[in-house]
Amino acid sequence: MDAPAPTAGKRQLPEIRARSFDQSRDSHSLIENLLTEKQQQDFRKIATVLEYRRGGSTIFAEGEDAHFVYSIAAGVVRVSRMSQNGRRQVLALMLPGDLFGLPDGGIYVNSAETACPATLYRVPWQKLQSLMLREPALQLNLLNRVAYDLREAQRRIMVLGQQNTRQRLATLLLDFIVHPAFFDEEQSLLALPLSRFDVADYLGTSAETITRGLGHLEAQGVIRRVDARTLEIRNLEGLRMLQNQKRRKDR
Amino acid sequence: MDAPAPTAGKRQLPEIRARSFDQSRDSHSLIENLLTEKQQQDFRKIATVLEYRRGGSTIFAEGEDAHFVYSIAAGVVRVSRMSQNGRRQVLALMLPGDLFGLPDGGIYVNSAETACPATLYRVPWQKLQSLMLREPALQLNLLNRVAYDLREAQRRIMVLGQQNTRQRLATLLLDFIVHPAFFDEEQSLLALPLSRFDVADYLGTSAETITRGLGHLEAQGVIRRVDARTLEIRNLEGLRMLQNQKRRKDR
DNA sequence: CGTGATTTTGAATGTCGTCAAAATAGGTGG
DNA sequence: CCACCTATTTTGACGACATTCAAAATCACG
Repeated sequence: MDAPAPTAGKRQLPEIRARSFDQSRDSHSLIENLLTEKQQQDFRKIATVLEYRRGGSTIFAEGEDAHFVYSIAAGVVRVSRMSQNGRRQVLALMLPGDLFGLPDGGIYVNSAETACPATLYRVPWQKLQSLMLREPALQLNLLNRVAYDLREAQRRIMVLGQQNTRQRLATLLLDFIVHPAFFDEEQSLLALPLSRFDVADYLGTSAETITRGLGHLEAQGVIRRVDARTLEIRNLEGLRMLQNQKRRKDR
Repeated sequence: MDAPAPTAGKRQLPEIRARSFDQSRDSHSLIENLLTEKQQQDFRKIATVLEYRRGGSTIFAEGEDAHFVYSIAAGVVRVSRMSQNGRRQVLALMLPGDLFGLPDGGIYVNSAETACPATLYRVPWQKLQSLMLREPALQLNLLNRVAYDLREAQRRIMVLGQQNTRQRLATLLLDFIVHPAFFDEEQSLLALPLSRFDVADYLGTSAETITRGLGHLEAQGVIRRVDARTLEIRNLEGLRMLQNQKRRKDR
């Protein structure tokens, strides 16, 4: 008698480990890229590194008081919301470099969970705000972040409004192919860090349909399923073509 | 050999009239509400009032250099983008009080057209920016605007990802029912200011499906079609129930 | 009152959600 | 390392829902 979590299957318990920011030296974070040396130092002083060992761990939940914002170092986070009919919609997938958890009127309006093992930077919102007061450049940065999120959301609207499931799937794959963390260009192997449920909830469809969609792409020779979450991309151009077709193939 | 405008039907030529802001005294604009007297005076100095006599007039187009931002006094504006397959997606419907046209890297990333006769306030982006430099409150205001648009976009994602056409239609109607400008509560009459094409492109479906969807709602006794664009709302609660049902009625 | 746009209706069929159940993968304790 | 339990993924069947093309009906406006 837990949460219904309709489309999502059961998930393991969270397991986290935290340490100070300075001890970690990771790759690229979008936040860092936009900050000066001085600002980065300030930022590190107030950031904590969180390591989530499992997918399915809750970072924060819809309706909670918002005390922190997060930035991703590694892994994938799904930002989602429950619809009234009890189904989950993943609003955005956060990849390394992304920022999420901006409060809205003091509370989180969405939930965030790890979709796979992930490493995050956590920053107290209060401290970030006072830091921004001293560093106007940071404030402008925030505006750019929100504007970026808006553009991404509009892109999702295009996808959900115009494409059928196979096309949405193609778009998703292409989004991940761009990220070297998930796509091995040498072998043309894509390591999908998401369950069928996560993909389904992101694309507004069901896990079964995702499976069948992948089967369809494989039948067309565009991809090959190595295992459930590993795909060989056999025809990248074909994937791109797919996106621009009509929603339905008639006659 | 004009633009293809696939889902949208032909539309009339634009017809505009401009006058200075001070000559008009209209109802509520979201911008005004958030500004002090002093700020409003400054704002009026740089605003121009535009009156569009027809629906289908282009306000600005995707890719153009962005020189102005707009606020709606009356009417409806559709903010849309063309997908590669040549279909139009309406990203947002702007109603009285809304602000739109924020540039993205100096250009408009979306198009904006009137969906029906409309009155707009136009403000030069340059001047608004320098005004914001002098009035930090205005700057914060801008952040709030973008944040608001993001929340709205996320709401659209929920709708497009979770609801079937009839449910989306119900959501659309409920959105308009909230606005006194379109809903006569006395007679329970809703004056839809949109063509079937506009509704279809907004909900990510086809005009035919919209017609059939309305037919379905009428058959259920939830609404009654007075004429193509006038609906009598017979069961508001029923409309709301509709939204939370499962996407598909099986067995 | 004619002309073009909008809306409606029909028919055919592709696509997808849902339920059910089998097959596979992953992890735990012996 | 295997047995076992559970979660994930796949497959099948069925019918609801939606897209598309076509054409008729209605509306709007000059």
